[in-house]
Amino acid sequence: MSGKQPKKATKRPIRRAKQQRSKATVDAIVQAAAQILSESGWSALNTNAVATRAGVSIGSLYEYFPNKQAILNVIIDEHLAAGEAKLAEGMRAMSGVRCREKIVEAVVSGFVQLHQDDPRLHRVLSSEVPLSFEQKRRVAGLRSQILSGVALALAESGCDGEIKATILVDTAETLTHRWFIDKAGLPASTEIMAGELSKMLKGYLFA
Amino acid sequence: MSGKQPKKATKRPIRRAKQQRSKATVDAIVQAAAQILSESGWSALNTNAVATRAGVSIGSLYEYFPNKQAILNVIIDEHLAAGEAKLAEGMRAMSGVRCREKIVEAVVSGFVQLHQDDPRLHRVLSSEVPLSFEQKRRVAGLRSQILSGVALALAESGCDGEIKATILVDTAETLTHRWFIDKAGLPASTEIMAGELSKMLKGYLFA
Amino acid sequence: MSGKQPKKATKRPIRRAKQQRSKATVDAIVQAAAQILSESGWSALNTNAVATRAGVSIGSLYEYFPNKQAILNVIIDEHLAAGEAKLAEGMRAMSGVRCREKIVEAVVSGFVQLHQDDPRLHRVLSSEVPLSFEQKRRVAGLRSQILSGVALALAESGCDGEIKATILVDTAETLTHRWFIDKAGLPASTEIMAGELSKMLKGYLFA
Amino acid sequence: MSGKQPKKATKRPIRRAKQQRSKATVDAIVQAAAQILSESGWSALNTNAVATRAGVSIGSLYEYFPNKQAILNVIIDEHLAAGEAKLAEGMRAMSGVRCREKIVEAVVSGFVQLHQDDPRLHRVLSSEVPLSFEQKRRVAGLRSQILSGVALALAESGCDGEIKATILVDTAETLTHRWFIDKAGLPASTEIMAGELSKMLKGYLFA
DNA sequence: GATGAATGAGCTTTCATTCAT
DNA sequence: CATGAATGAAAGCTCATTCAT
Repeated sequence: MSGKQPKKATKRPIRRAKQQRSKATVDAIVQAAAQILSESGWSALNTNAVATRAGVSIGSLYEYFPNKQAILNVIIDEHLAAGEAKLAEGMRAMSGVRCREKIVEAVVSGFVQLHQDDPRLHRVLSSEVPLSFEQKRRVAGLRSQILSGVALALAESGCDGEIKATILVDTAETLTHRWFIDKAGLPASTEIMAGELSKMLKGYLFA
Repeated sequence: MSGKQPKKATKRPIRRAKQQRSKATVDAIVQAAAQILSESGWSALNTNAVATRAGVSIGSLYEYFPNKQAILNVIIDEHLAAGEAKLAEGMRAMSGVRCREKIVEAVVSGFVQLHQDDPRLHRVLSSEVPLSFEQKRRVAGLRSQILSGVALALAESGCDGEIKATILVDTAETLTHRWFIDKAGLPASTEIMAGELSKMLKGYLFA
Repeated sequence: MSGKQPKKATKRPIRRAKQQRSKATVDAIVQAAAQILSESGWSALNTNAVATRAGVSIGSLYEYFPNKQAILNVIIDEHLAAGEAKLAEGMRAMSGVRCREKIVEAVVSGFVQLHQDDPRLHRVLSSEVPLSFEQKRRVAGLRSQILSGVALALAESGCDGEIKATILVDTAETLTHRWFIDKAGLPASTEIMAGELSKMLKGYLFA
Repeated sequence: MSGKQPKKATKRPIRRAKQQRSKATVDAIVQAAAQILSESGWSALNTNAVATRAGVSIGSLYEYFPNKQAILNVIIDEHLAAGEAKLAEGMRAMSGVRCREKIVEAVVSGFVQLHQDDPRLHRVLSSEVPLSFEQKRRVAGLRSQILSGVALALAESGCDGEIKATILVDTAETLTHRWFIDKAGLPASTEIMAGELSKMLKGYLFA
């Protein structure tokens, strides 16, 4: 969303992490970056901080990643892949379902699960961090897949179906997003809130 | 959420903008900053760009603001003040209202209005820009005021009332936020979507 | 000749040196860079060294030049412009000349003058420093202009004329180049050597 | 000429390459470095690239060479030795020769041969690469040996002989150098050009 | 001996901030 | 008060060299 995108392709082929030690280093770097992102946000993410936190020299960091953005890309891509996996799973779960109420529950619980891992990281990735065009496309693709899947499952079609699916999906996504970021501000547990959310959505969809 | 907070308090007492010229300069700077923020995001906001866009020298900028954050603070504070004003107005509007449906409509239309001015700026301020502790407190305060006001208006009390108010307010806020940022992705106009949103909320609250 | 070329265009318009102080700074930077180049070669040219030698902060350097290459470009371009000017002047001097011996003398004295300023800098620029495509084209253009001018002046045409012109020009250029770089190794002054050179060329051309 | 010279003497006595394997490894490294130098120039020569191209690990490279400069030194020294050998051979060839024209031809053909192997490498070594003081001395020694040999062969002595020898040698060297680097820019084959060169030199020396 | 992961000094560049004019 | 030249800390990245395995 904000700012510069990477510029140059890898000059020398970045070392492939075949050995254990290498793998550990790569993981340490990615984890360190994810932690910094989660704890302090995008603006605090700099390669020296990542290397230090990973317990690795700056040189080693650049042994495995061609530039700062590449580290971020791994995190983003893993995050997107996890989302896509959860989505695929949720779709499968929905596919055989008659009961439309189950569908709502599946969508809500899908988004709840999506945020459960590391909501702070999720927030940073989805609002602070600049995404590449390709990454934006993947995000958009994810959303539209969910939307059409939901519309299909609801056996609704046409503009009206799209509107309902949009309401369902966007409400579930934005509310879980908000709630998991600031659980402290809630009057009840996220489980209870999710229950209310489901109730509201069912009422809207099947009135 | 993200990163560096200002470090040093004002060194020399920044001139109070009593004079016309001063006022105009300050306004030009703040507007320039807001425009850059809105158009290009937080990462593009640098003091030289602000000064240039404001038609002011960098030296003058620092004559009126002790540091970059101070400019941002004015923008944030104005934004918050505007939100608080709309809130107060909404509260007043709701206070005499019996009809609970009107309350939902008031809340939804309140958030719609809040985003109508400059949704891009709103997005940047609420997700990219690092807020100070104080500012976060104000945001939280705003939200809790709305929540309690709504709970009161709904004549609901206790935990249940809080939950309902939270659902109402958070749904209205996050959905309008999302929709105004990406109108292109919607299956219908924001007006229609807001209508659906109201319908859903009413169904939930008065079932 | 060797290596990386600049990549990105100027992001913000580099300050135009209108004021005295600015002009002095720009000059100091260019001179410092030229001195380092002349004394220690391309490999010793780094922006910190240039800034330090210029008595300027690194920030100021980047106030006036978008990147390291830009400083070099000024030096190269000035050097090429000087060469082109000398060439044009030499051409004019030759144009009315009947006496073919004068032509040889003009060419030799032209190259002598070209190297007299700063032969070490000339050497570094013509062999160590990586030139852009455009700069290489200018160099090639300079040479071919001289060649055709000389061929014309000698009233020689066809392959034979080209060969003679090439011998004349290349001998004059490479020998002056070599001699001015290492005057100490010569058995006689550069003036005397240039005289011998002229003698040899005349003998060859008018045998 | 340009920049950094090696700093530290060998720390541990580098293994004498007595063993076959060692010899092969050393050769592979030196050849790889020479290839890179020839193809891509001094700026592209880095130890990792050399090791990779030599099919050797970076660790092994440092097993056989104390530092980057040492590899370069081998290349330079071999190049100088080859030059010295050709020189010695040429001197021997000239020693019995009465005919002074043969001497010119011997010098010219000597330099032609010197450049025929790998003119690109020759160019890089003689202009881009930083030479140590010792290496510069060797280069100077080579040249003065040639000069005195030629002066002797020409049966010329005193300042005049030196001047003539200098003209002969320097012209032959710099022109062949120039022509072999950029054959494409020549109006005729290097053989023909060399013939013209000889003609010119003979005319000068025996006028 | 061989390997390649790891190191860190050093280089380029940016931008918030200061201060002489 | 206004100006804009100057500053320098800090961030991204490279590559010669070391060292644990």
